[in-house]
Amino acid sequence: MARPSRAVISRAPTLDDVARAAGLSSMTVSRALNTPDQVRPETVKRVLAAVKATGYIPNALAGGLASRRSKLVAVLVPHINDPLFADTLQAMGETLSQRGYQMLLCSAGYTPQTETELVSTLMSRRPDGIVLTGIHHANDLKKIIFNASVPVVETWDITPTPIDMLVGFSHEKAGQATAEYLLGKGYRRPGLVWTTERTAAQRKNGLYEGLARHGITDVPCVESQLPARFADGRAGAAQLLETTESDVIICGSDTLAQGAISELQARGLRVPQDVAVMGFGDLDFAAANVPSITTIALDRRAIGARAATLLANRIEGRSDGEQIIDIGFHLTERESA
Amino acid sequence: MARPSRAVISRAPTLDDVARAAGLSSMTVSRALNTPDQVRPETVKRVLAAVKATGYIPNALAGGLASRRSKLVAVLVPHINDPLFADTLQAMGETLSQRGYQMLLCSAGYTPQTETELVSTLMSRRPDGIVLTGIHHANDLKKIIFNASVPVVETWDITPTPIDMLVGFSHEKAGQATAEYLLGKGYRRPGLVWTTERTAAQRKNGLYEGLARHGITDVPCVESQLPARFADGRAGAAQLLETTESDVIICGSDTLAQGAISELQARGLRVPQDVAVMGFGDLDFAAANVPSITTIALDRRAIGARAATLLANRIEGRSDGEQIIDIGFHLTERESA
DNA sequence: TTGTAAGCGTTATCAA
DNA sequence: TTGATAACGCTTACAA
Repeated sequence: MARPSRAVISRAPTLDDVARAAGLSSMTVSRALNTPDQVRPETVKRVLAAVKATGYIPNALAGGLASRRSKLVAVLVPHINDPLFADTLQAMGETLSQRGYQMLLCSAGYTPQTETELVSTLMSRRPDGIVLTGIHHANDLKKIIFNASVPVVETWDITPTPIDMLVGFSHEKAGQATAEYLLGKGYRRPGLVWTTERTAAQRKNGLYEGLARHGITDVPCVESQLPARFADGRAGAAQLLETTESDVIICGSDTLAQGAISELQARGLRVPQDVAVMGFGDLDFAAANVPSITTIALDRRAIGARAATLLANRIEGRSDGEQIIDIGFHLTERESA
Repeated sequence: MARPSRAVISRAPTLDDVARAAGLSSMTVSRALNTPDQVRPETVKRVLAAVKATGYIPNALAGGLASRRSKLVAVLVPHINDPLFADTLQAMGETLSQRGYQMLLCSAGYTPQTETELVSTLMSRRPDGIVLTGIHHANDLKKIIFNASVPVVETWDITPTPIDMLVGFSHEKAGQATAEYLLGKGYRRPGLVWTTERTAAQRKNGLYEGLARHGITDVPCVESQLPARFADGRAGAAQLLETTESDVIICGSDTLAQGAISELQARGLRVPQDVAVMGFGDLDFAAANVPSITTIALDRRAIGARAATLLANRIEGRSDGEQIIDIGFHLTERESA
């Protein structure tokens, strides 16, 4: 049964609807919207008016299918609610958005296993690029990415042999720098409150190496869950105090450090006079804490922004310059150690 | 010119490639992958083998275009790096992932203006659902959503007239509860360290109302930027102490409260004996802080999980039960006030 | 249970 | 500068 002629069209307006409204072909409308330079200014105006009149919103599914460019970037982080990654994500989202890309975000947990499954699912969206956290990935994952030949940026770590591009820094060097700084300050009995995460483990390696070089071994270490919380820092420090006589507590993150400081203060110990505390990450509270937290500062936003830029440039065919970016770190001396 | 038969196919394998490899039609392969119950078990096996052999990864762009279901949920939050939202996002991502949806995440800033633009862009992905933060949205935005007739969940606030579905709680009631609690505790000279965000403003309204009922007006308030940081809490408390004689500092978030407490302690003031401090959000450090922070506890993860469930159910046509969920809040008495 | 045909709403390509 | 036509890779609807 035919509908009455003034029937309301229930489906969303398409390019064809706009074309009809403007008295043009759909191809011209498409050009007016995507490459206005190739269309007469008057025509563009007509199209824009028709777009407004019809309430047209492009269908990126169809567009992506036809053009083989989805304008989508898949981002994998261990945890969205880990404050270390939060600023990176925020900056990445901003930069991607400016460049016309949207962010498909997944939390992958901290195991290569789940990461591979997720990437596989994400690939079905045909993203124009992928952002990975860390440099340790399952071989399956690399194979998938290689077969799809999609640009990748690995972040938050560094290696001379990334899958593709990279923005990060050396966790081992950060660990070593920490060891040297603290030894230079005269601390000799360090204790660790650490997390089980992979990059954290590398920092620990660097740290142990640096300490061992000065004959300090058998360093006690309390491990806590992820993401690291204030309470874990307190508990970790408490546990350390019960079993050892540390003169400095080195923490896997500023959050842990803040908790550790709190625990020490609660026990009437002065920081750093009685026990010093070292953090990692330079989170927003580190500078304002009492005492302020000596830590490894990172430009976390830069990781996100530069990763996004690297990806966007590559996608758009102008990948000039270095594809491995070491954003470095800066040991920031404050009051706590 | 015909290619040699053993030519390497450079493009990604399609359903047709799998079908050819399995000696079946592409439709049967599609069924074997999406609705295996409708296909003979043997056939499914053959398909799965062919999928593995070819390295096939479905094209969700094509699938979404044909089926009109994108399996995508667009999520808008003011800031990704605001710790209040982080747990909500994490839980939402987990639930969506379990239900087979992926999360398109955008930070919208805190203005309805940018939000509308973003939603417009996001709609081009034809998401199956949308998650919004807050209940105050531009009319344009509502129109876009209404025209597209896409399910929406508003979060982190409550109203009897949501656009569609809602998971949140009453900020005004939270403010009132805070006022009543503190008045009951005997505090009479409150000072505020607050943020400029919309829901925070509503809590302030509720708070002022509750205070006014007991004759307390002219409450001093220091406003700080978003997202609220520890340092802002310190600065806010400092400013308050200079100008007034508060017996309790009420903070717009636990982060601010933690900073405020730190500032008071740095000045040799005891919390709560000299000045009390009240927080909001029950962030992970609130219970472990010294002193522990009296705050408004929310099930932030529940907001994310329930919003995701609501959306998934609606999309899948089984939207039973309430569509407006008040997750409530709980004033948690601790040491700081 | 499996297959055929016709879209889904764009863009690439070539022609006018 | 504009238009016609054929993909893009999948699913819906219907047929066998």
